[in-house]
Amino acid sequence: MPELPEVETTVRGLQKTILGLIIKDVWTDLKTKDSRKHDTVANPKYFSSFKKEVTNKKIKSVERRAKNILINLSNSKTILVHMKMTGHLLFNNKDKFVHVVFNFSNRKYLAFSDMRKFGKITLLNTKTTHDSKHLKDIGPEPLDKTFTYKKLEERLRKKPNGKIKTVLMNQAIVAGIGNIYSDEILWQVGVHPERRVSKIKKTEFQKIFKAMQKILTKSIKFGGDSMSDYINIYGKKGKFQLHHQAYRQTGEKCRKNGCKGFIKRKIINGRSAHFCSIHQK
DNA sequence: GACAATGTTACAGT
DNA sequence: CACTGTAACATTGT
Repeated sequence: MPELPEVETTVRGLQKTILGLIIKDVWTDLKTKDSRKHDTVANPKYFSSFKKEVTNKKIKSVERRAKNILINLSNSKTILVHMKMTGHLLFNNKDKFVHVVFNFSNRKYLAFSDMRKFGKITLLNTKTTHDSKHLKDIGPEPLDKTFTYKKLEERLRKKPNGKIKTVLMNQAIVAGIGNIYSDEILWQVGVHPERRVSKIKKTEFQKIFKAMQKILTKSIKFGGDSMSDYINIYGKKGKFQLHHQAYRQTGEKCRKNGCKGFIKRKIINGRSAHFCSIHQK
């Protein structure tokens, strides 16, 4: 599901619903044997200590960093949730794939649903959350006030030989962009997804910067993208998928002013890219 | 049955 | 060592 606008939509929903609530109990049915998940609630041993730490704690604040949700608790601990491909958080709401539930003292609950079970929930010290291995190597937030086109150019140029789409999706370069928004941004600015960063002009970096902010902001306004299975904490779909120009528009006529092209699909570095056959160069 | 699916990361290869 | 591309994680929908 979730790239920056979807995670932001979820975080804003949580800020309206769970602040001040006290966690009374946590439940999960996850039982992984994958050693890479040793520090997540999917590991039963980790879960029992996690449960002890969060029980009877109050929700102080909720924030977003890249595609991660950070839930800060009254005991200076932070619950980090990464929804990966198919995860979502639901408030007082259930669906078929709920694998973790936080029960609050007012009898409401927060459910983590995750069809493919790729998601990650772990506990960190609030003070060092942003220096933890999960967040320390992530690039700047594209919607941060201090983010400028110059900064974006400087970040992207760290991968001169990389294909622009791949570099845009690299979380260490810039935070929060995935397959949907990289396709939409590049369609908007007319840059081919396979163009090498070193071949991109200054004016094009400026355009990429503007399109990035415009498209991400627009999607947040529409409540995120539910082309696949994203839903917000109330179980409702976002509407940005109704405004796609490239992503999963294969075979459609290009809707750029006066462009006679059509949208093609091609696998680039293992992910499907969608772009106009003519105006993206 | 075949194929594709929003993210991340370990690993193999150069 | 640094960088790059691929496979894997688990499951569903078309």
